[in-house]
Amino acid sequence: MPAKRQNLILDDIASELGLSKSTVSRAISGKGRVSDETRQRVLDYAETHGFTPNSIASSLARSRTNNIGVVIPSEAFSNEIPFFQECLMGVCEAAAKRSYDVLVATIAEDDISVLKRIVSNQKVDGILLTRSLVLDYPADFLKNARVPFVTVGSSSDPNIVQVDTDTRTACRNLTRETLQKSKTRVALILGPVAYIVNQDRLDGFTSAFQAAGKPVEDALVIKGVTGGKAVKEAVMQAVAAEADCILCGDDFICAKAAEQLLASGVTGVRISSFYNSDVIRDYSLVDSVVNVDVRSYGFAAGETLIKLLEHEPVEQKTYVSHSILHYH
Amino acid sequence: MPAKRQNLILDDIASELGLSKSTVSRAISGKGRVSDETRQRVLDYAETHGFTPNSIASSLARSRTNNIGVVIPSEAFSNEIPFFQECLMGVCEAAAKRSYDVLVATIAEDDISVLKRIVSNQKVDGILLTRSLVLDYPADFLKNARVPFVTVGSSSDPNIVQVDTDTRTACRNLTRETLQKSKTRVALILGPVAYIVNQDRLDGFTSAFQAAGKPVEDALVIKGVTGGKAVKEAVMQAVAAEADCILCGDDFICAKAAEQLLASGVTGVRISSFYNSDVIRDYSLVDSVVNVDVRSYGFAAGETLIKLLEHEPVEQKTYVSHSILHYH
DNA sequence: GTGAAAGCGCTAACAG
DNA sequence: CTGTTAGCGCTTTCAC
Repeated sequence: MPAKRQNLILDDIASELGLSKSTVSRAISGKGRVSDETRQRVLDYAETHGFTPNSIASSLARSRTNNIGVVIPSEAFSNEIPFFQECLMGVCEAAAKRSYDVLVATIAEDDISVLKRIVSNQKVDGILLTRSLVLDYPADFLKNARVPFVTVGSSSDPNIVQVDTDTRTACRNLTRETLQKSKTRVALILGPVAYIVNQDRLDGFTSAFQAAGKPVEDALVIKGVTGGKAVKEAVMQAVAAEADCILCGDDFICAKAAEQLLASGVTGVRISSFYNSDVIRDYSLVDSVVNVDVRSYGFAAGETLIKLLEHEPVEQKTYVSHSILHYH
Repeated sequence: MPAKRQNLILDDIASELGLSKSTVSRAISGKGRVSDETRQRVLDYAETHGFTPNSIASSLARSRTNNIGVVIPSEAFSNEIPFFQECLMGVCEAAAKRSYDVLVATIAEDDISVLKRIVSNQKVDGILLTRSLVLDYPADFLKNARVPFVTVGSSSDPNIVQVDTDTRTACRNLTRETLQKSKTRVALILGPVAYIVNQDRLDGFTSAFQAAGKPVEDALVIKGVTGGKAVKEAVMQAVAAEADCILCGDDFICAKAAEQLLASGVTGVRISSFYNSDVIRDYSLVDSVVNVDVRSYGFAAGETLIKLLEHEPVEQKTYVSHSILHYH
């Protein structure tokens, strides 16, 4: 005996209950008016017989999938890995909460074919772009394809809905605390200011000095530093300028700076970092770091995207909270 | 002027080319007979006008989604994180290669509601279960729901299609190498033998001894060790039995063992581990570890699942390769 | 080799 | 409040 049809469908319930398909549909989806009694009958039947609507059919009829796509760089460097995974978990949490599912799309720097496929196949209602060094290419593509999307991290394009840490405030706070610890000569080593995030860091740094009524010394602010070698040179420059504390723009700079201080035998100089990560953890020279709960970061991003999809109001830019961790 | 319809559909092409919808469908899907000339005309038109078939509609008609689901524990301890992420990347790669997409389903130990939802909503054609401490619950559910699935890692159920490292061989090789390094008194510290993976480790260990013609000393094989405290006791027991080398069943045991040796000031005892991970990396006492390329592990699992879905023959158990890393 | 027609299972006007 | 009627866009018999 061939199994006829595994799953119950609306028609089955309808004929079983002497109703029309549409009434059953309304009762189950909760949209449209149905008498309380009828609704209850349908719900009871569905419950006891384990009916679940076929989401594919529903998708086709409504032109909505209830899926969101998360774009992740496929060659995430190993010390970036925790970020994307934690972020993804947060997104999943947000999605589950509103009955969405999460599709992952990995992209290589020069290959967004997977992203293109899920978009042109209409497998998702919207996309989450996780921080990537090359945000622009995918973002442009999505804008062009008119697919709703949200970025995790900042974008220079003010029209893009984005979720980010309040880098400026975080850096201001860490700088303020540092100044309060009676550090008199605080240096900053920063990556390229072409990146928005570095501009924000610099802003925060500067404004903390202003608030404290202290001048920023040019010799102590070293910008545009990229690569381990440059960091080490910057460290020696800061030391030469008699810094007693070095603030680092990110975790890489921080790790390299600590390495250099240890290697060169310089003492009396402490370090803090504007971005936390595992690469830092080992160094005894590090005082404080800006720390972000990446999981709730992802959660916020997921929530924002879903709101966008459901036409609920969203901020053009959502800030997620940070904390400052003190190691010593 | 309201945008009529964004995307081209089969009907558009059909009427444009003076064909029927079904012919166009056949030409594009490649299934069914179409004259070469017609096929080419259709393909050309589709190409130049950027037609992509609506996958939802196709899914509804074929009852296949071309999605696979990957189940990941939502509370993955931080040192497990790289595993799942790397594995997921591998799966994505395999999926992309065959035009599948990947849906992630996070589950908590006691809550598989997300998994249940994607299954009952028929959002995926099959499921990949990534190694988890509580594999049985989801696996039972999937068997019951008659959803095709593959596990990453071993299962005690021989009917389940699984992809795994060849633990036995790996451990045998590492043990053999260790014995060859003129270690005379090699100890083993192992977790609970209730886990298949630990049985395999023990097997590999034992068979290397047999091959070398050496007897295994009972005092040097410590099984059923769980928790940091037990590991440390086991280490002292091995030291008391005059071990000059300790093989550890997994990364946790390895890390704790190294800690204990350092703390207790014991010298002359080296360590190797049957499983590699980041938690180990720091210790100077560690000689060699079994290492698995987790990404290709995920790739193999993804490939196996897709083959299963496409009714291609698959091994009931696929082994992925390992290597042995020498730190010192 | 091609076309007509009947679905896949659900949703959404539109009547009543 | 409920039923009828068209679809959503693609696949797939079944004829011709």
